[in-house]
Amino acid sequence: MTTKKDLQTLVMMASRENNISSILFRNAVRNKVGLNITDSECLSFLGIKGVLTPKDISHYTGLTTGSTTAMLDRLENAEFIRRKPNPDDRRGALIEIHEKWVETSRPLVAGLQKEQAELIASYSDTELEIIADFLTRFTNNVKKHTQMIEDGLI
Amino acid sequence: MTTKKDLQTLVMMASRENNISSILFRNAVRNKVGLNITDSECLSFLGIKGVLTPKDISHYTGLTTGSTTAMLDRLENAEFIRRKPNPDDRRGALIEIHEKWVETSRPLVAGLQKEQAELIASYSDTELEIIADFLTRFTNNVKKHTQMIEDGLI
DNA sequence: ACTCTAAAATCAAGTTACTTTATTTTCAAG
DNA sequence: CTTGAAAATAAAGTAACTTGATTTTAGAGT
Repeated sequence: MTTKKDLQTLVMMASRENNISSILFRNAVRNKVGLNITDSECLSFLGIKGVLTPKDISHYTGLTTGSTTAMLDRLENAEFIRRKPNPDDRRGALIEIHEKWVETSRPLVAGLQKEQAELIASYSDTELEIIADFLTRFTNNVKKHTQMIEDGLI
Repeated sequence: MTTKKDLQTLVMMASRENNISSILFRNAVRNKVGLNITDSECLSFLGIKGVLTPKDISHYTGLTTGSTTAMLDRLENAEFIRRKPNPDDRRGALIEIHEKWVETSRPLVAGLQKEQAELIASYSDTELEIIADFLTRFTNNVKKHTQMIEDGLI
């Protein structure tokens, strides 16, 4: 009983440590490269979401549209992102990562990515299914509550 | 074969999504409460690490010591943190979360925390051990590479 | 005991980034 | 084909960050 409870606490704490560690890693990278925290977050979002509109980016980062424009100017100037015309809406733009950012960040992140891939490869299919299931459900809860806060339901 | 490969990719992507979702959740909370991004990060670090020195905080956030002092002034002024004398070093201080921040953030985070606890409770001991093991190893890799970057080894 | 170097935190001046408000262009509904 | 709203930008003012100097205390060497 106490064992099971401890195990549950362990997973909860491991999950929080995991999130914090990813932030600390990003901070280490950005300090090395000389990026501020929002610019770095923006590149992270683009890295996982792919192409985004400035509107999306201002939503994700919590910046105003004015700040987002200024940030995209900085990142475009550094050749870390690229503005493309949005074929579906001529008012807007589409933002994508520039190859130069991939090249700049690669030496700092490639080693970790390789080790994480090896770690994952060391688990059986059954285990991976459990892990993927857990992460997905956990993330879905987070997304749901994020939406609730944004909608003013909390 | 392709199945196993897909499963590995799925776990890698689920893990990244998990990290991003936690950032988006924090952004939603901080926008609701009116905190800027660094102040919010600082409170997150304090929440998981417990008591920290300003030196620790400037290291974790990547801020200079001057900015850290200003940030702690803001947070102390808002009664979200408390400065305590450091018994081991009279030059320094110890920073801890003020109860007011707990009260302020509780309504926004309590529901999610409850659901995550329920999610975790729905797994068997065997499954939880696999999940905890994975998260711990994954996090340790991240920590290791963070250290390597900070030490200039990358 | 007594220097002396260095570390922790703070402060002040200058720089960078963010918000607010207004403007331009385009979309989409009537 | 007008009209109200949305996407992005721009400019002015505010807030946050960096740099460099200062204060206080630790810890090492004499």
